[in-house]
Amino acid sequence: MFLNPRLKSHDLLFYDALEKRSELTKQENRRHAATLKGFEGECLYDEIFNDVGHGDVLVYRDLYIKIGESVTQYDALVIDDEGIAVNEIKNYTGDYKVEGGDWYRAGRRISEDPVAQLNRAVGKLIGLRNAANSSFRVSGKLIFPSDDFYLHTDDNSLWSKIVVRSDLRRYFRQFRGGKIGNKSQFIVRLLSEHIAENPYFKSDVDETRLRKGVYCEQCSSYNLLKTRFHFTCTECQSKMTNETLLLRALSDYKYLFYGKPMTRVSFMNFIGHSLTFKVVYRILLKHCYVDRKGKKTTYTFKYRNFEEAISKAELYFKYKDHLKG
DNA sequence: AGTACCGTGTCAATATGGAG
DNA sequence: CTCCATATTGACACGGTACT
Repeated sequence: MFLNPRLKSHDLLFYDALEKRSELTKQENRRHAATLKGFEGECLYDEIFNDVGHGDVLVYRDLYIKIGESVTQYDALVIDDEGIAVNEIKNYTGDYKVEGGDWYRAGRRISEDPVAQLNRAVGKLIGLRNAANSSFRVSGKLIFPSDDFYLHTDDNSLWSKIVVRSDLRRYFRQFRGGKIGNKSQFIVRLLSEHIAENPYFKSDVDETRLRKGVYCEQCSSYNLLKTRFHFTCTECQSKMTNETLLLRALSDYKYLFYGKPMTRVSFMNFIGHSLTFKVVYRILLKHCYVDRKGKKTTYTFKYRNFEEAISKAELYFKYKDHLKG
């Protein structure tokens, strides 16, 4: 049973927004692609786990756990009465080689050490367990969900630490018949008491490089015609409500200037004054928490991101989007 | 006190979506 | 298709706050 949803990371949402509003540098493009690939690997993991079934275990996904002064990120934690299995998901593709403990791809040493990462993640949980004077088991596996991943190694002990795609279903099936009782409840409570926010994520882009305005949901074009209630894209003829495009802009703003308070003036500037202040103001009241400070009133987007905002069932929009294609 | 914003309210007009 | 209810808009107005 999945305990929480799999969500795009802050980094991915940041690059998604930045890509829509500026030219990415080569390095940003690489970071974006790597982040997206990682997320796709996690989704693939979820998909296969769903298919095999996870009714006999509890699964946490994308968790940041604060232990002592440090925060550790976990892609997936599989919990039953036996203990916790840490699954570190690596969406590697292509030929990899491990020699003398070092990882190579296409002959080049890669920048991360998956085994060390896994050991560190497992060690942190063992520390948490010991501090709680408990006795459950903490194990760990490196999961490679891509069917295009090949590993060659001189170290046969490595295979016990990894699960490749062809073994993944069998690995998940091992969790069948697991018990979810008091011990599991204890572990979940222990973990939930230490859940933290992503402490590494900071963003503060140079405003001048950003394209101001609102853009088409369908094709990302900024060439939009304003009509009452809607914008119509001149490229793909999609028709979108003011509210949809403003929610997208609010979501972009949140991740491009993460943690920085947003004023109405700065947001109006962000969208290039493509709508009148009153329309924007009403949207802000509807979708933001308002911190009234006289002239310096700030607004905080209520939702995690755009997708969450439009999926909220309690929201009702009279006017609809008409996306083409 | 004066100024420049910012926030809030009212209300007629109307494009839209859905019902008939 | 036509018609109707109404959510949203835009104009106009007013009160409040921060700063000089």
